[in-house]
Formats: sequence, structure tokens, C-alpha cells
Amino acid sequence: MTKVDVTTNAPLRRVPRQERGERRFAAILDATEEVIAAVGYEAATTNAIAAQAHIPIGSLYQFFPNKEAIVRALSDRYLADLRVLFDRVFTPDTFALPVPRLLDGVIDPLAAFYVKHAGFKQLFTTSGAPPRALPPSQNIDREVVARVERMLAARAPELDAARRLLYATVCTHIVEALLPLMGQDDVAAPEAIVAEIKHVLSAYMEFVLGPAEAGCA
Amino acid sequence: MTKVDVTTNAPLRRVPRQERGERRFAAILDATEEVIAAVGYEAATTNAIAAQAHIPIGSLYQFFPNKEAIVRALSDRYLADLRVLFDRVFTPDTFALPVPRLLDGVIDPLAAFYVKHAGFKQLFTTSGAPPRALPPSQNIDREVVARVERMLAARAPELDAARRLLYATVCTHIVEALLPLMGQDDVAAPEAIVAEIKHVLSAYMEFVLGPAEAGCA
Amino acid sequence: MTKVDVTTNAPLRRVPRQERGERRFAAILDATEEVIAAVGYEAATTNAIAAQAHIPIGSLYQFFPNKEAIVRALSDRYLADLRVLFDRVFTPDTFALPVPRLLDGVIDPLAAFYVKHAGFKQLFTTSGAPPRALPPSQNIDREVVARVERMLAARAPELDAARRLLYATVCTHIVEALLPLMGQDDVAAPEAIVAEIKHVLSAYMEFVLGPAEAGCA
Amino acid sequence: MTKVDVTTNAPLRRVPRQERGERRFAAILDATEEVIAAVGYEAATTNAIAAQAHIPIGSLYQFFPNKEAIVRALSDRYLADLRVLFDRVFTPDTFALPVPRLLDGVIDPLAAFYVKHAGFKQLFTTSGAPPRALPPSQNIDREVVARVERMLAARAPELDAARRLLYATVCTHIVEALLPLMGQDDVAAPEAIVAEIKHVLSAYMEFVLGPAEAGCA
DNA sequence: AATGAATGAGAATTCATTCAT
DNA sequence: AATGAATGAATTCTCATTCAT
Repeated sequence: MTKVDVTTNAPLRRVPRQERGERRFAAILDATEEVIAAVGYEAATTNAIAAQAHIPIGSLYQFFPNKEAIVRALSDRYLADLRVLFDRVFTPDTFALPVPRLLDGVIDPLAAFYVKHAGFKQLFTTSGAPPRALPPSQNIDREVVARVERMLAARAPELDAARRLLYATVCTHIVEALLPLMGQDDVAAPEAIVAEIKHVLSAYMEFVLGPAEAGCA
Repeated sequence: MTKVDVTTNAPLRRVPRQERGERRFAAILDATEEVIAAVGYEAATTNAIAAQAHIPIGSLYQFFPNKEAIVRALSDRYLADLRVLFDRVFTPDTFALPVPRLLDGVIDPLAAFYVKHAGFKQLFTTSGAPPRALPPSQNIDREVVARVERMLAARAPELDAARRLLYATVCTHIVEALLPLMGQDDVAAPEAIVAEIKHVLSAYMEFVLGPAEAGCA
Repeated sequence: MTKVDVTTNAPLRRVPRQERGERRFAAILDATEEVIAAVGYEAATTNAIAAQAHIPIGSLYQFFPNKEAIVRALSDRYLADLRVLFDRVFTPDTFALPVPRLLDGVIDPLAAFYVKHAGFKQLFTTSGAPPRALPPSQNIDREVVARVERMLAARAPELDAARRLLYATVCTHIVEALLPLMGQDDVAAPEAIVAEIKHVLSAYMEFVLGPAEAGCA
Repeated sequence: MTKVDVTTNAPLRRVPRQERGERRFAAILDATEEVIAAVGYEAATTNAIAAQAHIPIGSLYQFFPNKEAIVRALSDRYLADLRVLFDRVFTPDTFALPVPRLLDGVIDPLAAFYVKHAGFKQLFTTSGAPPRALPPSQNIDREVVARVERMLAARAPELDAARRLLYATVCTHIVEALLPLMGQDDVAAPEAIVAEIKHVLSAYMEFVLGPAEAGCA
């Protein structure tokens, strides 16, 4: 809550080259994930993160200029992981699959990723999140949206860019909104949630691509 | 010899009866709405709320025992407004309408409400919100889900309770997730967003209720 | 905690003449007694006192300029009550009684008074009480000391004033210190405490007055 | 994957190991002693304590989680000091001494301790203290009572536990109540007070132990 | 005179960030 | 480079007292 220092705005202070630096860097992000998952972004203190990472607070600030940068870095790591995931899932081959198969290929690993990474849900959200506090999530959304756009471009070349963006954004937000239901077992079992996400997207894709192309027949 | 009261845990400290009190009470909620919309729940300070409402901080605490109570009261006001809205929209008559007409009747006023109330999006969200911080929003979701459940019960009596809950929850979360897109004009015009919400729900309803009942033909 | 107003330092703002005023005045002191007994002097808020007295806070401040004055008035009332008690107990006749009888006559009604008035113990104490906060108790002590001095003067005229003051003060503080034990039932039953107070004073009086005069034989 | 720690309720936040920390820790307790002696427990603000200790408020809270803990620590320090004092004074040898000698050995160092430690009187008191506010003092009383009990057990083995507790408590409260008189020089010189404490206890012991055992002859 | 809503200084406590060692 | 004690602005909430009605 102290005044923000304007001189240090680089996202990262030091790019870790040594092996120990690498390990510490990752440890900080792991710790951030856990702390954020446990108490939320605002309540996550840098001291708690450092403690969780078993490193001194001073060292933490040798890697990151401030709290926001830490979260941004975590966000970036999620992004990188997601890219790998998508690179495996969104190939020219999969683009040609019938929609239900495509959805299986995308949603299942995404749900697994979501479940595995406790802090992900806190960051993979645009909805009602504090607008000033953490802008980083945007990136993740954007990346996902971009991938979906590319998929749509492959399957429906006649779609203009504006509609592609709209459809892709809608799909992404739907997934974002429904994945958290997996945690609330008063609604349904996780598998049922995953199935329902596919149902929604499948139905929506049928509308977007037309019945034939959607391959439901 | 009456017992000395030490425990004052009521949600409200003073129920405003005079006209001025009434106005102040509303002013506090209006201010809360604006501040929360601007900086989010956690970063919204009680002093900022008081300043925004043009009242001294002490007066604020004459109405509310603590910050959480303020937000809960705002949440309750949203809830009351929403109930009025739903009572007008969800009648036995509208239940019988074809799905697209029903969606027009529900989504349009909801979108208008959403646009009008800046703080609504911060509270109408379960997604990735901080787990410890603010429970109050839950109510709003619950209320909406309950209404949708009732609608489903009317249209598809053969549906068991579990599926009804699941479907209603999914619909609610979809709307929650897509309404915020109205604010991001880099994606699409607000009307296009509203239209798309209806498309998604329409398609999903067709899946849920079956093509005939969905009335798309 | 607001700045102290220097213009209003009269102990009482209005001497109540009307009947209702009398009643309210007493009600405030009764309420003060209860609140102080329940939460202590510092934690006793003027609003709590007014509420307990069933009068508006504004009216309370029509009688008393500030919180301290209220407590002082309560202290004065105790003092007046004690004077009545002592006037009945300390007569030329009782002065002549053997010490044990004299002690019965004094300590028993004092203990009864102590038990009856919940707030008394908070005020009848010099020991470790907050020195700045409430000076009022002094008066009570002083009064008691003065009575005991007079008694000593009657029984041991040869005692010089300084020793009289010392002995009387010691006796008073002993009683002050032991009366609170009546409330702690982990030590002994109230009657046992009262008996022990008499034992201590009796033994001390024998030392002070000499065995013969103390009348233990 | 270690659990995130949220509960930190230890009495101390950081046990000072470095010499400087040690000094600061002591400085805080010294400051607390002075502030409490000046204004009492309730009116003693943490900021005043920090100022008195010439340290920033944040540093104070690095050692102690809250105000109560500070006072408890001070109380503990008194307790530790008192234990040393008693260990020196209450030995099998002293237990065998005639009462007046025993009292010299106990009361003199206790009075010196009392005079030296300004805040002691605020904490070494059960009397009429605020019931909710500060429990910590209890310990000190208890410790003293326990020591006196042990002494009584040694001198009068035939005494049952209940009476031992009663007598010891009475003695302790008498000393507690009379030591503060040393500060009020309108009553008597400090030495005279100390002498009078011994007189009272001596007389009481004669009653408790019987004339022979009390060793007054 | 009576009322009770209004006021704001002040209290306890936190935590992002720095910097002396 | 590494450490972790140090810092103090900022936050939430209280309550004695006033004063407009």
C-alpha cells in the first residue's frame, strides 16, 4: 500500500540464469499459486508468498519489482503451459474433426489443467474481477480467444473477422464461467460439468457453423 | 437491572425512518456501487465510500456495522430489484412463450439492469472471486438460478431436480459470464453481445428441452 | 476522545429540581453502575449508559458535562450512602464496644453494601486503577479514612495525628483489597472472606491499640 | 504443496535473537511500563508505547501481535523477576526464621521492586480492575499466592489446603493494597508504609499460626 | 427543554517495499 | 548477491460530544 516507485517498472528485475535462480523463480510462482488459491489475490501477501516458497522476502524482490509482477509472471507461466496444451490440441488434423470430438480434445485437457492448478481460476477470469488490481488475466483470455479464432477460421473461412472474434470470445467466456462449477459439488459432479460445457459449446457451434458443418448428424 | 447489551451483530445498525436517513442510506449504497465498480471490492475503502457519498465516515458507521454489511446491503438491493424484474418477466404466461420470445423478455431487461448498475458485475459473480472475502454475492446467483429452475420445471416437468439445478446453474453462469462483454467494446457492440447471449441460451435450450419444445421451428 | 471543552467544567450542568429530573438523574447513575460493573470504566460508553437508563443521549448531557462527571456523581452517591451507613454504625456507643463487636458493626453492613452495588468495587479502589482516568474514588477512600480516624481518636486519644492517619489508611486499604475476594468463589465463600477481613483487622487493631484496649481478652 | 499458514496466534511474533532485537524488545517493555504507569492500561496506546520506545509502530508489531500481548509480556517479565526474587527469599532456611525476620526478607525486596518498576502496580492487582480488559495480571498474583502457600505449608503442615489458599490470598492482597501507599506521601514516608505492612502481616500471622509459632515472643 | 443523528479525531493493526548488513 | 528487520502510510472502526430540529 506504499507509494509506487516509478523507477522500477520493468516486469522482471533479473532474468534468472543460474540454476538456483531458476528453481527459486519457479518456487515463487508455485507459492503464489498456492497462496492465491487459498486466500485470493488481494489477501495474498508478499511475505506469505515468500514464506510459502521458503525464500527470504528480500530475495523475492530481487526477482520481481512488486506484487503485481509476481502475479503477472504466474499468469505468463499459465499462458506458456496453455500454449503447449493448445499446440498439442489444435492441429490441422483436429480442426477437421467433428465438433464433439474436437471439444473432447480441447475441453478435457483444459479441465484437467484447471483442476491441477489451484490458482488458475483466480487468474483465468475477466468477469467481475477487480479492474484496477490485476489486469494480467487478459493475456490468458486473449491467447485462448486467438486459438479459437484460428480454429473458426479454418472451419468457417467465410466468417468475417468481427464475427470470428465475437464467437471465439463467447466460447472462451463460457468455458471460463463453467469450469469453476467443478469445484462446487453441490451442483454436479465434475464430469457432469465437463459434459455440460461440451453440450453448451456443441449447441452453440451448431448455431455458429450450421448443422451440417457442426457434424452432429 | 436490565442486562447490559454488549452484542450488536445486526446487519444494520439503524434502520432509517426519516426521509433524510433514507436518502443517506441510499446514497451510501450508490456510493458503494460506484467505488466498487471503479476499484473492486477489496480495494474499496470505507473512507472512499463515505467521501463518494458526501457523508462523514462516522455517519456511514451509524448505518452499517462494517464494510461487509455495506456490500451485503448493496447486494440485497440488487436482489430486491432483480426480484421485481423477474416477477414481471417470469409469469405463467411467459413460461408458455416460445424460447426466443422468453429469452427476449428475460435477457433484455437483465442487460439493461446490468448496464445501469455499475457495481452489479462485481457482485453478480461466483467465478474466480476471492474465496474468503465476500460471500454475499452468492444470494444473487442463487435467486436467479432458482427462478430459472422454476421456469424449467414449468416447461419440462419430466426433468429431475438434479438436472434442473444443473441446467439452471449453467444458464445463469453463461449469462453472468457474457454480460461483462458489453463493457468491452473491442469485442462487439452491446446489442450484438445481447443477441449472442440469446443465441447461446437458445441453442442450449434446444438441447435441454428438445427441438420441438424449444420452439425454434 | 474529542478535545475537552474548557468552557464547561462544572461538575453538574443542571441541578434537577423537577420530579422527572430527579428520577432521570438517579436512572443515569443506576445505569452507570450497571454498565461499569459489566464492562469497566473505560469500556463504559456514554451511549450505553444512556441506553441502559432509557433516556436519550442528549438528555444525559443535559445533566452531566462529560463522562467523568457521571462517574464522579455516582461516586458521590456512594459516598452519601456510605455516610448514612457510617452514621448509623460509628456512634459514641459503638466506639466503646470491644473491637470484635465494633468490626461486626462496621464490616457486615459494608460488605452488604459492596455486594449490593455492582459498580462500587470499580470505584472504591485506589490500587492499580488508571491514574489519569478516574480520580473520583479518592473521595470515597478519604471519607472512610476520616471515619476510621475519628474512631481511633476516640479509642486512643494519645495517638498523634500522623499515626492515626496512617493506621486508618491501612485499615481502609485492607478492607478495600479484601472485599473483592467475595466475588471470586475459587478462594472462599463470601462469609469466610468477611470473617477473614475481621481477623486481619482484629489482629492489626490489637497491635495498634494494645492487647488490653483491643478487647480480645 | 505445503499448507498455507493463515493462523498466527502466538503470543510473540518474533523471538529476538540478535542483540539489537533483544534491546528493542526490552525497550518496548520498558516503554510499556512507563506509559502504563502514566495513563493506565486502557489509555495506553500502542503508538504512545512505540513513541516512548523510540521505534516505529511497525517495528512494535513485528515483536507483538497486539496490545494485549505486549502487556502480557511485561507481566511475564515481572513474573520472571519476581521468581528470582522469591527464589532468593523463600528458601528452606528462611522458612524456619521467626516471622518478623521472614517478613523483612520478603517485604523489603518486594517494596524495592515495586518502587523500581513503575508499571508494576498496574499489573499486580486484581482488586477492582476492569473485568473484561486485562486478564494477564492474574498470573502475578497467582505466583505470589503460590509461594506464600508453600511457605505456610512448611510452617503449618496441619493447615488444610483451603485455609492455606485463603490465608495466602489474604496476605497477598494486603501487600498489593498497601504497597501503593508508598507513592502517596501525604500518608506516610515509604519506610513507614513498609513497616506497617510488616505489622499487619505479623499480626495476622500470629492469628494464623498461633502466638508461639509466629515467633513474636 | 428534549431529542438523537451527526461528527471526526484517534485507536489498533497490516503489509508492500526498502536497505543496512 | 542475499537476507530479513525495519518502516509508516493506509485501513477499519469507535465513541465522546454537539447542535439542528
